[in-house]
Amino acid sequence: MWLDLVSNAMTHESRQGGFLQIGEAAERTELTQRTLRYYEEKGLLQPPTRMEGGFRLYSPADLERLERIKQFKDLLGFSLADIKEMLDAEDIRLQIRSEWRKDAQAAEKAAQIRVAREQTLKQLALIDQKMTKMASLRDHLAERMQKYDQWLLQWSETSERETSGVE
Amino acid sequence: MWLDLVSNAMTHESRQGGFLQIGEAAERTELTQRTLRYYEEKGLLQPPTRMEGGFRLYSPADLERLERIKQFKDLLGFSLADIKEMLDAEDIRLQIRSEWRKDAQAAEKAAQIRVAREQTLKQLALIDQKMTKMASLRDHLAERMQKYDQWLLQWSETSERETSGVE
DNA sequence: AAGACAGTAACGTCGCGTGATGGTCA
DNA sequence: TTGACCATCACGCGACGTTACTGTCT
Repeated sequence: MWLDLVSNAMTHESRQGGFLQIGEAAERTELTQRTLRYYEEKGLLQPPTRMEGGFRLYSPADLERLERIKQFKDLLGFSLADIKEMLDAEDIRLQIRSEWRKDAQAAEKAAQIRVAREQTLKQLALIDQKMTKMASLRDHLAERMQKYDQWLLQWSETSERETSGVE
Repeated sequence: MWLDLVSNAMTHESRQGGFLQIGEAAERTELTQRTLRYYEEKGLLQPPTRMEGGFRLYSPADLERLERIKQFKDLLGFSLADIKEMLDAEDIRLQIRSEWRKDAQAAEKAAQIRVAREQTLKQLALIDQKMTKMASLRDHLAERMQKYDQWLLQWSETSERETSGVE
């Protein structure tokens, strides 16, 4: 169903510098249109710009943000509320970069960076934790695979002896 | 019929043979009572035995099954429907082990083992896929950590020069 | 003008959480 | 009898899926 791969490498980007309507945006992010609207409704995405008729236009930045959301949700199983928190913290980071040196209160911003740093550290710890658990589950399954193979091998030997050449 | 198994003999039934009431079972599996009942309702667990009064009694095997369910759900984010499928396939495996050699149709069972083997292979592939994605996310975050540290380092240097000793 | 694509409700589903109300066990 | 524990409804919520109907774009 969704395996349908679009061979058209040069899909027409809705006119302006990489801005996409909701349909194409949904395809590229592998989310549904409903999901995009829902994320907007929940504040995970700031409302995208619109065409005169009301159609949403998603910027490349929006698409990147959606990819980040997907990663955190699918890989780590975070709730949308959690993700919103984290992204909001990141937005602060971007604000910092743009206003950097325009404002005298650099110290305050360094403090915010430390907050973001702490967030990232926690995320890293969480990932490492998950990865070790997954690795152990992997080992477990691999062991079972071996047993399957042993059983099948044994059976093929005995059945060969018993039926000796008969199919 | 089955109810009489544990009920009349002694006062500490829930300890006998490792059978637990829903409360203790929930604690040990770190799931809620609601969740246990829900899994039963959805067929992920065969209905546990009950005491005369209707209280559920969970066997050690039930607890193991619940642990497996948790792993697949939390680590891999499978839906309960997916997990049910997989566990049903595993049940076939256990049936095979118990009836092994009692039945003449060994060939049929070898075929079922191959099915189980295929399932396990798919699970392994899925895990590997997830783990590589998580690893790349990890790298991404680690890089960002470095940037944070660089910024903080730079800032501490400049602010030292500017404020030169003032606190 | 037509068909693809978009918009907004609004109800359905899944995986439970959270009472409400009442029976069971030590 | 008294709590602690359990049973069964039954409604609620988050994160969407799924119509249903209308408006917009090319």
